[in-house]
Amino acid sequence: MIRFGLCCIFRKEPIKFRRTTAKYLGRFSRRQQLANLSEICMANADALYRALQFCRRHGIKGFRINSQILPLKTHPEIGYRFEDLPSHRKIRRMFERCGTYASEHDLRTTFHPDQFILLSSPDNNVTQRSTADLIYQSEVAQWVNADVINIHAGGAYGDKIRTLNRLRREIERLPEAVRRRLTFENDDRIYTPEDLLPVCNDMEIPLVYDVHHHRCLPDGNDVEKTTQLALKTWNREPLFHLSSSLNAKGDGNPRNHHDTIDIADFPRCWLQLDTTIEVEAKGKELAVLKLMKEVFRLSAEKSA
DNA sequence: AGCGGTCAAGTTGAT
DNA sequence: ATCAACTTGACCGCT
Repeated sequence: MIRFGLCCIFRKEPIKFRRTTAKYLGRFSRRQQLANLSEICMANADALYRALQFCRRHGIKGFRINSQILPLKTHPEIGYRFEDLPSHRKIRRMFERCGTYASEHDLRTTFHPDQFILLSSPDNNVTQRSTADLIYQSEVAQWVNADVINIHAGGAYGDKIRTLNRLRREIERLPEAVRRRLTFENDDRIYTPEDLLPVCNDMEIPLVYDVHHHRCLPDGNDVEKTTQLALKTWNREPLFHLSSSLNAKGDGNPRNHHDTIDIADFPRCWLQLDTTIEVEAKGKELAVLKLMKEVFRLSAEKSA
């Protein structure tokens, strides 16, 4: 069975994750900052629980957690230790409750740190800060039983081979809690599945295969072949990404995501897989539910 | 209450 | 050398 995953937020369902800015918090005393952050983190733990409940009710068995779930956690000025939040014990219990709920109902959760998290940068400060962020996300991942922290390989810095070697060295230095959750995803500008597979295989880091990115930045392998290669990198349930171009035939940027998934973009060779497919579409839960219906129909036709 | 400017972060590529 | 794009909604401050 395919497990479909929703990414981070909702389109219609009134479940919101809160955030704040360093600039805004900067005007308050440290005590007030921490009180404010504590409140936001608690609201986010509560929102996550409600998000998981929504997913369970609707048969959506995967949920990607926003990387700002503890806002500004590693910010150079505003960053804080979790234990410094006034309500940290309660917040932690609330996240652990999410983890229990997810396990009980077979819901899979994942993290996808954003574009600034780079293990391959030649700038040591960048990789240091990135690692700090990965550690924070792995801590929350532990509470909520998330088994994936998925990132991209980063920039080319003029030499992809040298950069990937730097990436390998950086992986070896990661704490175990990060490394056993870490995955790499092919991107739409620089690193193809073919580029990443050697690193993934050697370092035992699974490949999150994004078929839309692969269509934007091909590497000579077709979808079937790459699917098979990606599957082999997984020592747990595989995870793939699916989205549809906003401008399939227009002149806009084809890398942008559409509201929904065009069923024509769903690789037929994925139909029989026991895999999580995270649906990247602006229509969020509406798009996931629509796709689930259409894929179900497709499977029924195929077996009939 | 509603609207618009703003938001931590890095890298690439257009100008 | 500079700067927008990437992607993006939600927050805050002002009206």
